[in-house]
Amino acid sequence: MESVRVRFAPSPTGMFHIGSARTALFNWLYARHTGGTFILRVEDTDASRNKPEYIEVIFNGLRWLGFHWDEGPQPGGAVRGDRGPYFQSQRGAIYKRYVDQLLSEGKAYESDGAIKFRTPKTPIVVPDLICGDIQFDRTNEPDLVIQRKDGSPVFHLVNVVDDLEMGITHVIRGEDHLSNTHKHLALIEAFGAKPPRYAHIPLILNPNGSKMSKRDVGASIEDYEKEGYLPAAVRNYLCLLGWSPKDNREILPIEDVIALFDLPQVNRANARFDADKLFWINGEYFRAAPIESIEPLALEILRRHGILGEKYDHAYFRAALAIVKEKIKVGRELPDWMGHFFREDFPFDPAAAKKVFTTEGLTNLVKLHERLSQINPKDFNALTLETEFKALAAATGQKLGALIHPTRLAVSGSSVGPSLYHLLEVLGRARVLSRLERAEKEFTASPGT
RNA sequence: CACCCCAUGGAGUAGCGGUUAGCUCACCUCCCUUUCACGGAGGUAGCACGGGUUCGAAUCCCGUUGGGGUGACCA
Repeated sequence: MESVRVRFAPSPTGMFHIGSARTALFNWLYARHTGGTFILRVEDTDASRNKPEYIEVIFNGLRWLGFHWDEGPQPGGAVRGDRGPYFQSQRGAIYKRYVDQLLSEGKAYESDGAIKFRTPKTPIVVPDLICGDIQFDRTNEPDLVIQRKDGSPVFHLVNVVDDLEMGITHVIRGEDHLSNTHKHLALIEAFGAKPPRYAHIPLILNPNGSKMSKRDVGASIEDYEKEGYLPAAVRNYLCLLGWSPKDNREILPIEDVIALFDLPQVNRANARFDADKLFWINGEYFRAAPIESIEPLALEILRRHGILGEKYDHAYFRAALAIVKEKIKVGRELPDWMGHFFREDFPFDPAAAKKVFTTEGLTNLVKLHERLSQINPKDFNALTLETEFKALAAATGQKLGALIHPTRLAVSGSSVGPSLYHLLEVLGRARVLSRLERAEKEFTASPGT
């Protein structure tokens, strides 16, 4: 039994599209499921559109998503595998050999400086592992240009030649290639070679059903990294677009996907991109993630927003992140939720101030200030604080909320946030007292403004 | 225009001839609760349409409609 060899063959055009990522994912899953080889091949034949630095985008995207490739170019210029070169721009001699073969056998001819392949005009069946057997008529199929006037080979030719040369056993690609596959089969037959198996996966569409292009929101993988999504969450979401574990699970470890994944079970209908669901899945991963695993991501985002500099209180940052991460779903929410931890001049939410910094609210702040200042700094923890709050509420005959809401706003500027007692504990006695004082001063003169 | 693919609530899906059509997101209500989030209990909402086949169809066949793809000296 021959071992599976699959490839991901992107063009370096400047971004890593979510559809490409899903194609890469399914290839990678199939390779891992079968114990086969996952190959990266760079289709950079269109010199006008491809730039060398764009290759880094592909490397980074694959690396971020955790799709390690067994063969192909590596970052830094190294190469793995003995079927290279893996850049089509470096395989000109190989393509020429195949074109010459077709020419010498009369299966191709010159026309206006270009070289055209004589396509068969008889019906053909394209067998597909996902779509089934598909018939194509081909009666009016025009001959196919395989080499341009300038001597460069076109996609259909290089794609087929490389799959043959690299021993690809399964071509797993987007359904947009399904209608072109009969051309590939014709070329392979002309070369007298054995075709790989094909599996065309459904496309990812916009929420409105249109084709997802580069400019559409959510199309770029780099954006997810920037916005603080977790790669495992994005990967998990992508698995669910066109594939299902069939046991009602939504969140599942990639190992389970690898074990369950197979081509015949891939869906045939296009799927629409749903940012809400990705958001939810990310929240599941975010909350379950160990604090250390999201620290770098959080640090990067907070620094990008100018909230943290090179130097910062590591323990304080970590403690703050720990209570915040329970409440949010994606890294991009971090600046809003954590900004106040690192500056004393944070603004107060005006609407919330109007509502809770009333005369009564401010009076409570004063009482609280007095009470909390009695606590020994080393006892300033969530448990003690809860006791104090409850004691004051009981003593003044108020509901706990009457104390909690003004306090939260006073120490964080916001009406939403982590568990208040834990928030106060993380801030520490000194910060809490000074923040209470600041709110008292700023609002006592004109309550509720 | 031609050819190809597809069609379960708003979105992703389970279902593969007999189910009160299941699950997740989103939305709504309630509970929990210091806010938010989580968690819990409910709710709104679906087999595109029309013909067949069959005792019986979301499941099989045909047509229609709708959506997507391909038809490049782009990939």
